Amino acid sequence: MPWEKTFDIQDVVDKAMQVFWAKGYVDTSIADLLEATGLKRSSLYNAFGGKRDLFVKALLKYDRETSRATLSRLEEIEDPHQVIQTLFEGVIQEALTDPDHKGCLLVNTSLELPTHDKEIQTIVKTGLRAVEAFLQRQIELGQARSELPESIDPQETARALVALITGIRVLGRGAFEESALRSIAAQALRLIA
Amino acid sequence: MPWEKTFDIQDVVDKAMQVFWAKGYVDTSIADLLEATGLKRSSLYNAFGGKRDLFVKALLKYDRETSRATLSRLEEIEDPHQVIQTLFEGVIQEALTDPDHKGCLLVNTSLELPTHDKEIQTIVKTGLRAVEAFLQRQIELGQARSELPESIDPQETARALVALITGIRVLGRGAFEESALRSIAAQALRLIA
DNA sequence: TATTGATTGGACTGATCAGTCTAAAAATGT
DNA sequence: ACATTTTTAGACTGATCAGTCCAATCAATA
Repeated sequence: MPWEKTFDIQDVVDKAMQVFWAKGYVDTSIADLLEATGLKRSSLYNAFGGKRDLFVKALLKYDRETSRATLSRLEEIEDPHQVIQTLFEGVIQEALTDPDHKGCLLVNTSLELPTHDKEIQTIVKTGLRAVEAFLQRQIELGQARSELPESIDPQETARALVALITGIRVLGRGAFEESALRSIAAQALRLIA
Repeated sequence: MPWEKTFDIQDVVDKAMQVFWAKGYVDTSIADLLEATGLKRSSLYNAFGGKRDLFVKALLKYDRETSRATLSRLEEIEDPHQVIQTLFEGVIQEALTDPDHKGCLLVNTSLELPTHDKEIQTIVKTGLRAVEAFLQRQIELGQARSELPESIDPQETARALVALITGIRVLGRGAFEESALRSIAAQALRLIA
């Protein structure tokens, strides 16, 4: 039993995130996390407090490095209409190509919100609000540039787009076929036309 | 320990349905089901096969007596536009008034689809397809009566409406406030205008 | 009233759960 | 080389899980 150098905390959180993402909080056992991270029981409890604490860290990491990072990347596209179209294309592409049908960790957690505590509820709410705010900004930007019609309500439309994304994330886990998911994206664009 | 007359199967399934609906499949224990139904352990295992079998019966009952029953009631309204508006109003009203924030059992199960077997997947898919078909029929009806614009694609729009309802169901569990949910419904109506 | 079959209460199983604890091993500083 | 601190390995806890089993109890029929 040779001494392994101290594990990379962020790497462990990342691997834990994958498990929570794929299986959900309740369905993920400590044994699953140990297997995925390669850590030993005591190391995990020593480094993090326990299952819930690790989940919080994973959720925050997802929000930061997956959700918001995606928005940041999209922000580099100049045309707001193109931004929103690309966002939906990405979500659908992910739903179609991910063999695990993980969807979105924030959305998945959103469904189990009633069973979670205040802190986790806040993380999810804040994360989704960030997406909403991003979309609203894009719509307002498009209107300022006269690329999107003034007639649409930026906040209302942004919220509906979040709902559509949520729908794709949920239905994409197995209930809807590819063509149905594409229909949703097509109609999303109608909301900003 | 007096002799209780044979329990009503449908009544038991109904009570089990409420528990699964509120807590989800994995989070529901046999103990929860025994408490909710008043049954004793052996009676439950004798009458149904086990947890999963009872869940299938509960899911079918929900599809039949809650989901489809709602659609049937809506079908009595003549104006298709009014039908869709009433449907969204109902979904939002439920999200706002239900203290447990149960959402929709089909949608909730839809999110955990990857963890369920073929039979359950089929029940959920079929149930959601019924909603989609209902909406598509209403749109086509509205178009035939020239009450809805010919320009909209009935199937695509129906699918987007299902996605929006799904969004309300999920986000209504705690992530979105009342005004945000109402925004979604308002935009849903824009899709059929 | 005696027999039969369904239903009950509740003990019991083995598995798994999250989390604790201890002692050995490894790294670090002096 | 020695003492200190961190990490590891893994046994162990008590709780809970879904599901099994059986003797006692009840209703119905003859």
